Order: sequence, then C-alpha cells, then structure tokens
Amino acid sequence: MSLAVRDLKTLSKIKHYYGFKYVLNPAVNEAILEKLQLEKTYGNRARWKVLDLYPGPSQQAALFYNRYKPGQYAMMESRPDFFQHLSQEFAESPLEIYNKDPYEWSSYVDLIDRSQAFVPEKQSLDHINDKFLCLANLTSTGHEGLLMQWYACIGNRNWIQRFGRVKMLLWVPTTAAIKLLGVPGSLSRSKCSVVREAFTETKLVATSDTKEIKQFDSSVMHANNPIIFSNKDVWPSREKGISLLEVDPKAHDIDLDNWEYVTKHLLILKKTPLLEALDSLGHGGKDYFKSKIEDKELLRKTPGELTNDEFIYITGLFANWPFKPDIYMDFVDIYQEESIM
Amino acid sequence: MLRSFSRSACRVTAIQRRFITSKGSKLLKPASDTHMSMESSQNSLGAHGGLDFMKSSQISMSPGFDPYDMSHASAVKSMTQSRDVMQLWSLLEACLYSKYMKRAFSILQSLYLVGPHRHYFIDDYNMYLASYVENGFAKSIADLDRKLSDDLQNSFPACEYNDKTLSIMIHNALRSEEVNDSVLRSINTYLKMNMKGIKSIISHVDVLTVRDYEILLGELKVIKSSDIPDATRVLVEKNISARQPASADEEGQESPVLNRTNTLNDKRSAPSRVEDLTKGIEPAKMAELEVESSISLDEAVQSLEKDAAKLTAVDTLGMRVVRHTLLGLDLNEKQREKIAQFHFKAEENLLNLDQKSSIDFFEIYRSLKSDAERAKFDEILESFNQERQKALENRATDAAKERWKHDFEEARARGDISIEKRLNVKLWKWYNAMLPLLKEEVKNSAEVMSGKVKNSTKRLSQEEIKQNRARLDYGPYLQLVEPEKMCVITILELLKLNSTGGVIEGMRTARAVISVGKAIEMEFRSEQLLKNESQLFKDVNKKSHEFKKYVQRAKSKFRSYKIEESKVVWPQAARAKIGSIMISMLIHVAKVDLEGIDPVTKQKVYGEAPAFSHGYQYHNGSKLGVLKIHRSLIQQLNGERLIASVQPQLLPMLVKPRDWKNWKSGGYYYNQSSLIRSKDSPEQMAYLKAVSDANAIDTVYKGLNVLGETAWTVNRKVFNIMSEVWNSGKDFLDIPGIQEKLELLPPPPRDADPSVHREWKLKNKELANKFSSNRSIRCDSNYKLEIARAFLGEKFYFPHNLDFRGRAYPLSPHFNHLGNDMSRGLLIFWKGKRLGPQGLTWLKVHLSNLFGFDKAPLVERISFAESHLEDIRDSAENPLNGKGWWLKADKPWQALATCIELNEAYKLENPEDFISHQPVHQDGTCNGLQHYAALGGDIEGATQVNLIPNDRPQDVYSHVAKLVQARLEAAAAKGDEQAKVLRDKITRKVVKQTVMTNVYGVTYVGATLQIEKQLSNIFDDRKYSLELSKYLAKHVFAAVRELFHGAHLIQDWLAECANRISKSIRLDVDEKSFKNGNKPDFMSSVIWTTPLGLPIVQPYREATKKQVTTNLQTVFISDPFSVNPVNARRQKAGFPPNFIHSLDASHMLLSAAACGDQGLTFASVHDSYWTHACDVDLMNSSLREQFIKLHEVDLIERLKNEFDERYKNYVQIARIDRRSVLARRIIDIRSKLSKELGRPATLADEIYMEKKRSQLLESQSLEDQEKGKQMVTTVSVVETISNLKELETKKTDGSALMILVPMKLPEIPPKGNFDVQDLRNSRYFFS
DNA sequence: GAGTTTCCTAGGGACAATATCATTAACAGAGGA
DNA sequence: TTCTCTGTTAATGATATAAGTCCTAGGAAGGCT
Repeated sequence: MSLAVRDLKTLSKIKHYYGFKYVLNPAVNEAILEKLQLEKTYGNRARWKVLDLYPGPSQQAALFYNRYKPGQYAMMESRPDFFQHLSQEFAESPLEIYNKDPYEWSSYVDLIDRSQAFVPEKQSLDHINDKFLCLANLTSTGHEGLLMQWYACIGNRNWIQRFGRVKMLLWVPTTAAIKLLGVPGSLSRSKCSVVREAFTETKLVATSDTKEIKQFDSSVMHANNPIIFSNKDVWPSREKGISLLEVDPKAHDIDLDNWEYVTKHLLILKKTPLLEALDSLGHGGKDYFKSKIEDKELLRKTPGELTNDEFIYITGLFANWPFKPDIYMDFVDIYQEESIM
Repeated sequence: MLRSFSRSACRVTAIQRRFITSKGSKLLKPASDTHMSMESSQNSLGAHGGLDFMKSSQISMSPGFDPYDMSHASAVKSMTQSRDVMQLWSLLEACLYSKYMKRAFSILQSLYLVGPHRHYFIDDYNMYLASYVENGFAKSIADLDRKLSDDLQNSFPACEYNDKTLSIMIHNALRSEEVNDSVLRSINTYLKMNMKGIKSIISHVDVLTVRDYEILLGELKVIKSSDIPDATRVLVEKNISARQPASADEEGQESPVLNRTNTLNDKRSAPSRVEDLTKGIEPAKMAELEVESSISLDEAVQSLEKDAAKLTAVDTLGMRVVRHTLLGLDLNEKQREKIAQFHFKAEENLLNLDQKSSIDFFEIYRSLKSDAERAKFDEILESFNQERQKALENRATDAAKERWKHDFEEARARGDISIEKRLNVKLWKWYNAMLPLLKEEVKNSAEVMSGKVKNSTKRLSQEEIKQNRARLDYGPYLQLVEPEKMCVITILELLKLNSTGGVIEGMRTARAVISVGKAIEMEFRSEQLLKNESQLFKDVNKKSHEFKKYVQRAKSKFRSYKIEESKVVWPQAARAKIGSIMISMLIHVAKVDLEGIDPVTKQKVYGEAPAFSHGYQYHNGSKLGVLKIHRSLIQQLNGERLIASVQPQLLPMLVKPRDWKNWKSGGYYYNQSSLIRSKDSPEQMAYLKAVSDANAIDTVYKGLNVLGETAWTVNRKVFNIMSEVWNSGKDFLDIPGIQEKLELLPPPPRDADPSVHREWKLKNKELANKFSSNRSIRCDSNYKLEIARAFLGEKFYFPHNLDFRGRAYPLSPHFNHLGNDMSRGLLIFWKGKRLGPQGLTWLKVHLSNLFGFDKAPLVERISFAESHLEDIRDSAENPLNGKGWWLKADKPWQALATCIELNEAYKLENPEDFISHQPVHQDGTCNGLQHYAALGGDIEGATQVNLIPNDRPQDVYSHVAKLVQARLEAAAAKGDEQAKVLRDKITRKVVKQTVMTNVYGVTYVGATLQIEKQLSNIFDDRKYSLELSKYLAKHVFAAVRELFHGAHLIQDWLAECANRISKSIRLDVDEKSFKNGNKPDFMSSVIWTTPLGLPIVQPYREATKKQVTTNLQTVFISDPFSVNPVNARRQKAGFPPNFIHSLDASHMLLSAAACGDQGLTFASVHDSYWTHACDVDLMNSSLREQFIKLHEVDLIERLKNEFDERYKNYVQIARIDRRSVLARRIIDIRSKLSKELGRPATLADEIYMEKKRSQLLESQSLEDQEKGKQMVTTVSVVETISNLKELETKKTDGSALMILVPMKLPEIPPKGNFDVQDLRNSRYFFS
C-alpha cells in the first residue's frame, strides 16, 4: 500500500510551522531521493531503520516510505499542530509517530534505551551503518545550535552516533550550509567547517535558488552539483533558502579537548599570520611554537587557510607543551560583580 | 480635603513667575548669563519653605536653557560639536603640555571653526598664549605684541581678547631680564586695555606669579594692594616686606584688607568665601593671629628642643613645630617617647606599613584631659596631615616604585636567586625592562608628531606606516607624564585588576586598557596642578615657617581655581589607545620563571614565560578580549598586600575634604571630582552647572559639607579581632576563607550522553563562579582591612558626592561607612561624647537593633540589652573564645563593637560618664514607604510606617506576612496546591526584602529571586523552590499593593508620567527622528527638580557603542556625547524609585545641614542616620522636623506643575479608529497639507505645522495670537475633542490611524487625610 | 455571542564583544576645458 | 585657472562567532460556558 502524498496547497493549511521550512514539492523531493541513491548503502530494506526528526508536514516521509518501505520508520515530533497532522495522516500506516521533542537528549534515551521502541543496530566504525539512517529538518534559525551540537556528537560518538557511522540527511538553512561547507582559505571558513571536515564527509545535495548560494565555495558547487530548486517550493517561503546536506560520519582519532581549544582560539584570528595567532593560545605561545614548527611556510599561513590536518598537527604540539594553559578554564563568567555599591 | 483645591493655587504662581523671567532673559545668551538675570528676582521666589526648589526649577526651565532635550537634528549637531570640541580640547591641552605649538595652533584654528563654541574660544586661545609665553617662545615684549595682534586680527578675527589675555601679556613683560621703562610702558598699556577693570586683570592668580605681583605692587607701583586677590595678597605683602625690611611698615599699613567691595567681577575672589581651614574668621585677622603665635612658637622650639635628649632628626621647621606642640601637651611618658622618635615626614607614605613607625594619634587625643588641649591637638594634627595628604595624593606612584627598588636591592644583597622571588623584585625588573622601551616609544612618537619622520622619505614597511599613523593619534598623550610614572601605573593597574570581570585568572582587556589610560590621565591632572603651583610660587621665600601658612592658603586657593577651570577629559578612545600601548609594552617585557613537567619526557623543565598574555574567550558566542595573568604570579599575588596599588583618590582623607562650593570643586585636594557622579551624562551636567552657577543648590553643598566634616577613626579593638580572624585564613561570618586554586571537575568521557556533558559544564561554571566571587569578596575585605590598618590611630574623613538622584556616597569606595557590616564595625567617630542617661539607653537600643530586635517598644529593647549584660561582657572580653553571643546578631561586627563599648561603659562607676565614640543608628521604617505615605496623605500607610504616633512601633513586614498568609489560606481553601505547601512557611523574613525593595521598583524576577533565597533553606529542590517563589512573589506584590494602596496609586501615577514623557515628541523635532517611518525616536527623558533644587535627569538612553582600534585589539566603548533616543522602559521603571530616592536624599541633606547647625556629628547611609548616642534624641527631632518641612508642600502637585511646564506643547502618538469623525477630519487636514507641500505629508510635517501654531499663540503680538487661534492643525482638532480616550484603539492594522495628540499627564490621585504635622510626635518614625 | 483560556510568537534581553568583510563617504590628484 | 572625473583611503556598517534556548507579555484563536 502506498501512502498519500499531499501537495503544498493542502499542507500549507497547517497553522503553525514553528519557524521551520519544508520543501513541499513532491517532484523536488523525488528528484532528491533519486539523486541520493540510498539503495546502494542500505541493501537490507527489511532491517533498515529510519529515524525522522522534525518530520513536520511529512511529505518527504511519505515519499521516502513509498519508495523504500524500510523495516522501521520512526518519526519524532512533539509540536502540537504537526503531531496532530501526523496522527491523522499516518494513523493506519506502519509509520511510527513518537510525541517527543527531538531537541531533548532524553527523548532519544527514552525511545531507544528505555522503551526499546526503536533499537538500531550498532556497527563498527569501518563503514557507514547500513541499517540505520537519520533524517532531520533543522531549518529553523533557532535550531542552528542543535545542528552544531549534532555535528559535535558525531565527533564524540555519542547520541545516535554511538551506533556507528550513521548517515544523516539534514535540511538546514542555506546560511548554515554555507558555514559548514567552508573550505580552507574561503571566506566562510570557520570553526564549524573544521568540525565538519574533521568528523564527516558532508555533501550538498540540494539547495533553494536564493541569492545566498553565491556564497558557497565554487569547489563545493562543482564537486557536489546540487539540485537547485525553486524557493517557491519551500513553505513557508521567505527570502532565505534551505539546503539539504548528506552527512557521512568519518572515523577519527583526534585529541578532542586540545583540538577544540586550539581551533577555537586560532580561528578567532582568522586572518592573522599563524605565528602571531599562536600567541593567543597561552603565555609564551609564540616562542614555543616557533621553536617547534619547522615549516616556516606554515607559520606564514593564516588560521583561516589551515586544513584540519594542520590543526591536528598544531594540536599535537600543543598537547606536548609543558607550559600549556589549563584548557578547562577556558570560559568567563560575566555578569557577576560589577556592583559598585 | 480634596486634592484639587489645594493643588491649584501653587500652579498660578509658577506660571506667572515663568512669564516674568522669560521676558527678562535674552534667548541667545549663554545659559549662565540667563540665570544671573534671574537671580535678582529670586528673593520673591523662596516662598516654599525656604528650600531651593523654585529658584532651581526655573533656571532649568528658562527659555534660553536647553542643553540636550532639543530637536534631534540640532541636538545631534551640537553634541557632535561638543564632542569634537572635547576632543580638540584634550588634544590642545596635550600638545601645549608637550610643547607642540604648531600643532596646537592648528588645533586652535579648528576650534575656531566650531560656531557655537566661538563664545568661549578666547579661553582656549589664552591657554595657548600662556603656554607660548611659559615655554619661552615669545622672544620679547614686542614679539608677543605682534603675535597677539596678528592672531586676533588675521587668524581669529571674530575673537576678542579678555582680561586674562592681558594678564598673560603682563606676565610675559615681567619675564624680561630687567624691568625698565619700556616694560613699564607696555604694562601700563595693557592695564589700560582692560575690559572689566584692572582688578579683573590682576585677579588671574593662575597666570601671575607672586613675584609678578611683587613687582607690580612694590617696584612699579601700578596696582593697588587691594586689587590683589586675598589669599595671594597677604603672601605678596609679606614677601615684599621680607625683601625690603625698611619699607615694610609702610606697605604694612596699606595692606589691611578691609575693602569688601571687590566682589563685582570675580566671584571666586570674594572675600566672604573663606578658605577651608579658617572658616568663619576674616582672613586678615586670622593671618595676624597666626603670625603671632607661630613666631613665638618658633622661638620656643629652640629652647625646648635643647632639652630633649633623643629626638629623632626632623628636617623641616614646620614639622618641628608640630612635634613641639605635641610634646607640649599633657601626655604620659610613653606617648612622649613615641612622639620624640616619630619622624614626622609627611612624605612617608601612609601606606608603607612596614616602614611606618606608627603613632596612635587617636589614643593620644583620647587621653587628653581638656577641650582646649584637644582643640590644640586637632589643629596641629590637621596641619601635619595637610602635608601628608598632599604627599599621599601626589607621591603614590613614586612610593610604590621605591618599595620595589628597595626589595630588589635587598634581595640582591642577600644573593637571593630562588625562583620564588618576592613579587616586588619581579616588579622592579619589569619596570626596568619596560622603561627604555617606553622612552623609545615616546621619542618615536614625538618625532612623528613633529613631522621629522615622513612616511615618504624613508622606506618604511606597511606596518611602520600604520604605526606612525597611530602615533599621531596617541602621541600627544604619551608626552604628558614621565615615562617612569607611566610604567609604574601600568604595572599597578594590571595587578589591581587581577581576576575582575569574571575572568578566572586575568581581566578583560577592554577594562584594562581604559583603566590604565584613565590612571595616566589622573596622574597627569594632579601633576599638572602641582607643576603649575610650584611654577607660580617658585620665588616665594619658603624658609620660614610663618610663610608656610600663607603659601599654603594661597596655593589651596589657586588649586581650587585651577580645578574649577579644567574642563577637559580625555576621550575614552584616547584612554584606551594609550592604555593599550602601555600594556602591550608590559606584555612584551614582563616575564615569570616557571617549572613544569614535559608531557613527553616526564622530565622537570624550567623556562620563562610572559607574565601577561592576551587572548580571547567566548561567552554565548560573543568574543571577549582577556588579559591573562600567569598562574604562578596569581599565587604570589594572593599573598601580597596590594594596598599600595589603591589610588589615593580612593582612600579616605587625612584632612577635612575641600568644601563643596561649586559643582566641580570639592573633595580631594589634588583631584577633581564632580558633585554628581552621573556616568557620562553631559545632559545632567549641563543642568547641574546652570543651577550651581546660580547658587541655587547651596543647601546641597551645606549638607554634603556636614557629611565631609565628620571625622572618623578605626576601632582598634574590633580591628584586632578581625585581623586575628583574617590571618587564620578560615572563613568567618561573611569573610570567605583562603582558597588555593580553582579545582574543576574532570571531564566526563567523550562518548557520554550530551546531557552529561552539559551538566559537567554547568557544574564547572558554578564552581568557577563561586570561586571568583569568594575571591573577590575576600579581596575586597582585604582592601578594607588593609586600609583600616593604614588608618589605625589616624583621624580621617570621607569626602562625599552624589549619585544622579542626589544620594550621597563617600568618594572612597573600598572602605567607608556605607560598606558592609565589617566596614561599619570598624568605624567610630573621632570625637567622643559623654553618654549621659539618654546616651546609655540609646546605646542599648542600638545593640538591640543590631540583633534584629528592632520593632519592639524602646523599653523592651532596652531590657533586651540589659538582660544580656553577661553576654555582652563575655562577647566584649572574649570575643573569639567565649560564648560568641555577638555572632548571633544580624550585624555581628557592629554588635561586637557596641558590646565592647557598653562593656567599657559599665566598667565605670557611673556608666553615664563614659566617653563614647560609637555611632548609633536610627533607621526609618521602610523609608521609601514613609515618603510615599506622606505624598499620598495615606493614613493607613502612614500608620504602618510609623508616621503616626503610636505606643508600639508598627512592623510592616510582619503585617505583610500576615496578609500573604491570609491570601494563601484563601487560595488553599480553593484547592491551590502551591498555597497549601506554602501556607505555614510565611515568615517576616521571607517577605521582608521584597516588601522593602518593592518600593524601589523591584521587578517580578528580582522579587522571585529574593524569595527563592529564603525558600531555598526550606526546599531542597531548586526548581521547585523557584516555582514556589514565583507564585509567592505574586502574592506578596498583591498584599503590598493592598496594604499601601495610596502609595501604589502614586507609584503608578509616577510611572505613567514617565511613560508618557519618554514617549513624547517635542515640537521642534525634525525628519531625522522619523527616519524609521512613523516610529520616531523619542528623545525626552524625565527631568525633575528635587526639593533642594537639584535637577535630576534620568540617564537612561539607548547606548550606542562603537569599536575602537587599539594596539592589542579593538575595544567596544560607548560615546557619552552621542545623542541617543531614550530607553522608555527604563525611564518608566526607574522613575518612581528614583523620585523617592531623590526625596530621601533631600531629607538626608536637610537633616545633615540641620544637625550640622546644632553641632552634632552626623553620618548617613541613605536612610539610616548616625550620631553619638547622647545626641540621638536631638537628631531624631531634627529628622522629624526636616521630614515635615520637606512634605509640607504637596510635592506631587508641584511635580506635576513642573512637568506641565517643562513638557508643555509636547505631543504624543495615539491610534484611533480610522472610521471615526475625528479621523476623517485629520485625514482631511493631512491631504490639504500634502497638496500645499506638493508631496505626501509626514508626521514631521504635521509637527512643524503645530509648532508654527504654538509659536503664534505664544507670540507677544495680539495679531499673531489671533492667527494662531485661527490655525487648524491635526493637533488643534484633537484639542477640541473631549472623548479622546474612547476613540483610541489598540489595533495596529489598517483600521487604526496614527495621530498626534497633545501630551497630557494623568490626573493626580486624590490625596488622603494624613497631615504630616502629626509626625512631630511619632517617636518611632526613625528608631 | 461574550468572556475565558490556551497556546504561539515576537521580542526583549546580556551575542552587556571583536575580527573581518562590504559599503559608503571623503578626499586628493590628474587631466581636460 | 578652475572644474570634473577617477582612484584611493578612511570611516562606517554588517555579519559571524558558540552551541543547550532565557523569559514573559501580548495577541489571536479555539473551544468552552
């Protein structure tokens, strides 16, 4: 049996979209699925488990299910209007709806560990998990933080990523996609793009035809050749567009704590020559690294031009620095004191 | 009685008066002139209880006076100009001091171009000219003549010289080698050129030196002795007679200064303004008296000291006199010996504790037997302290440096090379490393500025070019203070800022750079005063003691003259730039030695690292520049006494503060402080200046001076106990214990659930927070204790100034009587008074109050103390090892002090004979509510807060608690779960703080937190208790509202007024305010005048901050001169409490003045008033009288009149239904207007139209008035409508029409029947 | 159908700061009229 | 000589940063009496 696929006109009647955006043109969604060629990764459909976070109007879910009929398709949605919509839509279908907030970490513990309602297979780190796929929509600007944390979870191997290298298909605001896909030396190079580089292989699958897409690095557009759909297919449609990312986690053995400290601090001074920037890592940083780094060419580069491998190299030196600062004291507590009588 | 009846009478008079004054003043005159003209009519104005309100409010509302609240465009223009002017001034000043005359001249040219400033331009030119002369650029008299005429005719044609210019010319003429005929001719010409009389020329003591006066008077005989300003005159005459003993008599006869008619031109030299130390005595007489006594002393010194066997050498004669006088007192042997050995070196820094062989002045003073002896002692101590104060204020940095050097040399002598070197040794090394670097930089920037380095001539790298460009910016400021001093300042500032701003082991960069810049500026200012001083007095014969007094007096006069004159402050950006230069140099050179473990080899490694490191940290995604201090240094700092780094401007004073005479003259001697500390609000400053110049706030000065006159000393017994506790390092009462270093929790495994990571982060933040707040409390306590230690046995004073609402605060922030229980416990009055019967009982009451037992009738409180006599004795004699009864008090340290005092008294046969120094406090019952009750005439409220006589004091808090209880019962009965949980938990303590702060406009959130603090003791679950607190806060608010209904009506009225004012538009706004469509920027802040005449301007505006590039990083600082829209929210929320505060401040100042008149020693903490135990009754009756005096007038009515007047013709925006008749008429008018304009009319156009109408209506000509009446504008249409309220709609969509309506303040709530006169018999009003 | 309740959203607040890029304004200099 | 155009630079404005997201007021809607 096939699930009904609602069109934009119908779905736009849902009252609240809670700041999220969805592509509601079935043709576009079909084209995307076509392009992804998920069947190559997920051979065993019957044991394939899909977790759909913030499914919203669920057009994509319906299309997905119709196309692949995975063994288990679970949706996590707690927003009243959407939950209600889903309840009606999929009452008689094999799709499972869980009234839990994907924002809460505890929702996953409940779903997976406590209730055992959705138990994915844990797989080793030498390949992408071929029984578990995660779909999510994080297109609300307010949820950008969550997106970044999910990326961090990939590095930490916790959250759903504890089941191995779980592929994720993420709808995100185009601005976030731009930030994540920044390459060394580009304008949009930032810490989160280094995170992306370190932990994942991320591809731009599709993006709306808004003007921000000029800011994607040309190499990205070239290599990923994304589907560019009309922003009119997005609901609710504003001037800012959304993009779909295909995230394939990588295995890594990075000394995370030190690496975080080093990248975070160096990238504040994106355009300052590395030698100078290194001084901001701690007392006497300049002298120490100058004595350790042989490659003077590297010292002339700026943090914004460094690749993750170079960051890892610097992290290694940092870790062996006898007088390195305490990286866990790296925060401030503003708003105390200041009470001048 | 109905309010409307009593309220209207006053209004008529106000308007009439305004009419009179507005006719009398000219529009374009500078504000101060306008006020002068008003002064003449002031006598008729003082109708209201003799307070200064009327006089002052009229000044600030006079037509010519409009400092800030003008139309947006003109405000922006004038403010940008005044900002430019400020910047130019500070640059000009800097250039002059560093002798860049060329650049200075070009700055002058820029200043000249600033139109509105033209009026004052001559002052700037004079400054330039004086510097030109002083630095010897004028080769001859003719040379300068040429320059002057050339400058004034060609460069600055619109500028005219004034008398000061002439005095500079004269000074220049007198500089020439010999004083011959041509000099005389020139001088005569100058004198003839006077604008306001010769006397006016001669009055410039800041230009003319004593020697100048001598020549003018003695040799050339071109001026009369009576023309010379008082303080200087005596000096000049004495000097002449010293030089020419033969003619001394002759001159002497001429000199008696009886001429009192010379006040016309120069107010400052008015003889009635007697110098600080000689209050009340005519100067000339005083001088005579002193000459006599000191001369005889001089002789006596010789004879007496011959006998003294082992006197320590004292070099100056003055100090010999001091010591001599001390020895002449009736002292015991031990004291004599101490004095004999004491150095009496004023230069010895008070803070150099280890080197100070201390002498307990207080102990000596207390042991004196007669009043006469005490008076003599006080006088001599004052003159010694005068010198010490000067040394303290001026030599702080040198003293620090000397100490470092000393320690360094000592260490070197010992051959000490251990890694843990003493801090001072390090500092000395840094200093020595930094100095050459700085000198080089000073030289470089000097070269850049003098144009020697051209970017084009030499091949410079991009960076050097950039650096040179920056040098052009900060260079001038770098030349002002000796490099040596700047180095010391930088080091001290950075150490002082350790662990501030929430940074764990360091500080915020932004704060650091500004602090350093500011400290350098401060140094420059006081140095500048000193330099000028020595320059002008260099020829004065200082050898004899007799002269010292005159010199001192003349200098002090000169100083306040100079302080008043200074108008420049360095722009924040300049401070930051200078600071960053200094800091980056220090970062470069300051190193610490380290040892650590190599993570790879696991070997011990040694190294060296910069002591400071610049980096960044994130907070919520925003970056924060931080300056980290190396951990090894932090550990050392914890153990050090950092007292030396406290700026002297932050310490109590050893002598009586300079009296407040003027809005920027008072307090410290070598540092300027302003009457009101309104952080960068030029708006309020402008108002303040105007009323101050018109002498409309003399009561304020008087009150403040009384506060400043109170002499204090440290309670040695309490200090010793505290010191013992402190040194144990354990936590005790509110002093946290020593904590080594911050231990954070280890991170959880990486693959733990994200929620675990989150928990870990939160916990660590909490730990860090706790750590640093403990650290800062301990550090602050350390400051207090160390300052107290330095001032042990000393007599000292707290100079006060006001916050923007008029509340008084001591200028010295660390240690003062406003501080916590600990500071208060340490302070006692210098002066002692016999307890007497009343005093003894009050002391007991005081103790009872300190225990929190303060709401019982006095008898019960007395018996409370009496029933604990044994505990008191135990606490006093065995504070740390006894039963520790005092520890149970609400305010333990003060309780301990009182226990000791009582115990001492009871040791006497008759305790009433005890001489007590302990301040006894009298606190109002929720002082804010007292004022509200008086304002609203609210009988029930008045009863609750003891305005109405009663035999038992009322306890508001218990009462509110009861009401809340009742509400909870009711709610619980309805099945409210939260109410059920809470109903038996409501105590007085739970609601107390909320009730108290409710008056002061505490927000819902704030109240919730307060209550949560109390509930957290009962409930463990933080979340749950927070929830309950929220619920309870609502009930407490409601209960207070119910109980003080009248107060809340007033409060709401005040808030609504503020709301409307801050959302109103002046008629002369322009389009710029309308830049975002129909949402104009509102510019009017709430302004009112306190009963004492102090104008208050609420400073809440939307701050605009900008990034400023400095050497280290950019810093984000706000520009105080930018014109910003008001922050309506804060204006509204702030006004009710601020208004009440301005009233309690007025009450305090009035009481202070009254108590001062009665000879009481008086101190106050806002609404807690202190005096000697024996004087409490006297003070109490004063407090009541002054409260009555304050509230006799209907203050609310008067406030409304003031508002109506000040905000007359303002309009506000309303929304009405588009379909109404009114709306249609308005649309009609608008379309007509559009047609006339040939474009769509905007709100701005409408306002312009309305402005024209109001101008016509207010015009003098009847014809114009008639025209105005005929005019139909969108506003005039609204005026005809009476049911506007009904038409208003809240809709924001198309159905609503935005219209302008005249701003109208709400009607005053009706006043109740309470008569404030009843207060006179209420003895629990303050208790 | 009026009023109450509930739920959403905006919007205020503390991106209570800083590096860097983009855009605009100002300015100087050259070249043409 | 004066004026206009163009290239350069200074000044100003905008945006991203990290990564658990605070709360409450106000308004619309929806479901109830």
